[in-house]
Amino acid sequence: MRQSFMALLDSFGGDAASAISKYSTGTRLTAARRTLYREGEPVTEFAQLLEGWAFRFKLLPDGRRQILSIVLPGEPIALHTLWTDDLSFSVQSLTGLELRLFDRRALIDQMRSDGSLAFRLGEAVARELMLSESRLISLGQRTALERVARLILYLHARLKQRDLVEGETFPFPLRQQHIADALGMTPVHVSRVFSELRGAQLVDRVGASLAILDYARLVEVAGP
Amino acid sequence: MRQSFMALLDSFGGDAASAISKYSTGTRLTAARRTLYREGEPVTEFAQLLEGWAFRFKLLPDGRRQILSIVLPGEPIALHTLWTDDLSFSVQSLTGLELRLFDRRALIDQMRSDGSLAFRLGEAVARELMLSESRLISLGQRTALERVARLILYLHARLKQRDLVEGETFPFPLRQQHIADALGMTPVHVSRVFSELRGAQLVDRVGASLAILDYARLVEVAGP
DNA sequence: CGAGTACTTGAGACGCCTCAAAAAGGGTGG
DNA sequence: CCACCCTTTTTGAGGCGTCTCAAGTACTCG
Repeated sequence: MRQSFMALLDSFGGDAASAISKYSTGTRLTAARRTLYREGEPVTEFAQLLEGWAFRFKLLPDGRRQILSIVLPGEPIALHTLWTDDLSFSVQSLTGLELRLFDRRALIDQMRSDGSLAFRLGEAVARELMLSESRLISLGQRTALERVARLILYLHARLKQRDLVEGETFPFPLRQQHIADALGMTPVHVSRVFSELRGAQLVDRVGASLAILDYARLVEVAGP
Repeated sequence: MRQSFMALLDSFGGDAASAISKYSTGTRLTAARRTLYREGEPVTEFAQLLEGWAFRFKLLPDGRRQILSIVLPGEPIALHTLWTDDLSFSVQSLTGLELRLFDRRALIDQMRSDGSLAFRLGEAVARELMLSESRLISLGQRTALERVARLILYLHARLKQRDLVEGETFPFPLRQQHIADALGMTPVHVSRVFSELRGAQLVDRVGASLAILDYARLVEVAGP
């Protein structure tokens, strides 16, 4: 039951993360609500999130925004920028961040000569692809209620893995606009769905945190 | 204008394809409408499509189906199965297929020792990820009409690249049910959208082929 | 405490869905 | 080469889920 939400986690587990640690060039702090990278810019660095939440997104010329992924503590901002020189998306911070920076050039050069490193990073990208495809299923097939429930369960599982869940409560810096843009809904409807989940005593918002009150029933709501 | 639909193509161009050619173990023919691989099975082989169309999909327990990608001639069925031992999706043929098979084990072993190979295959997976994310934008933000128009333009661009477009007409073995399952719609609505495109003289169905009658206006319909 | 931001709630509209039945294709065997 | 059957597509009618617009309420932070 809890399994399905754990299956795809840890796309950048100890293995890949430790393999690149020697290429770290230091860390950087960033404030909340900053645009870290902008679509179309050349990729100049490779970064892993140590603290805080960020998200990757793409803006359509008419203003529509799709959030591609939410980046949680421990995760690389976007692994696949190791293979491309132009950014195809933008990145914003939700909270204050601490980033670990890497020497991107050196990492790329090393990959070319070190099959084991390139393989492990390729594996992590392959996992990202599977995650992206599971989001595709949500957007293509699931109802708004299912999508919201799954997003909550996914975040919970990811954070639990990093030991960032207390009881069943975890920090939740997303505005409803973010959830809307991640799940292809309007903020108004996100609000109604949250009301429904709250009314059914499945979750609760406590300040900037979210509590899962009934895990089993939330999984049911999340659908097959 | 035509650019935007070309940008993400060729995820398995000459580079990666030729790098692995020496691991080919031969070819295999498969009939139309066969299930080649089933979700949950162990991955036993790695294959590239030489001829014909196939698609990767995932079935939810209640019968909903999401098509994850359509595999066209020249493309690997699923590159990221080089990094995982369990299939997270199923694959069916749309037409008769010719597959080139590879020695998956040898390829993986070689990647671990040959950084250049692992890097190039990683690059191809990174491109797949970008493609998957562009589908995410379609499903999350675009209207049914835009999605269908973009799918047509995407297939057209991919096939043109392989020189499989005559004039602006190309083979089109997809049933409307497939389009529906790829784009998160019902077949009934796909039919109505196609009527609209046909009525506006943008495309036409000729037997099992599709013709683009007015490329520029189809691009407009495809949205920003 | 005030001002801005986020959230909630209501009412009405619209896009897409469901169900159903008819029409059009497309193979196949006689 | 036609007649038949099965699959696919089309069309219609009505319903539901989600959107839009708008106004009111509740936070949050300086």
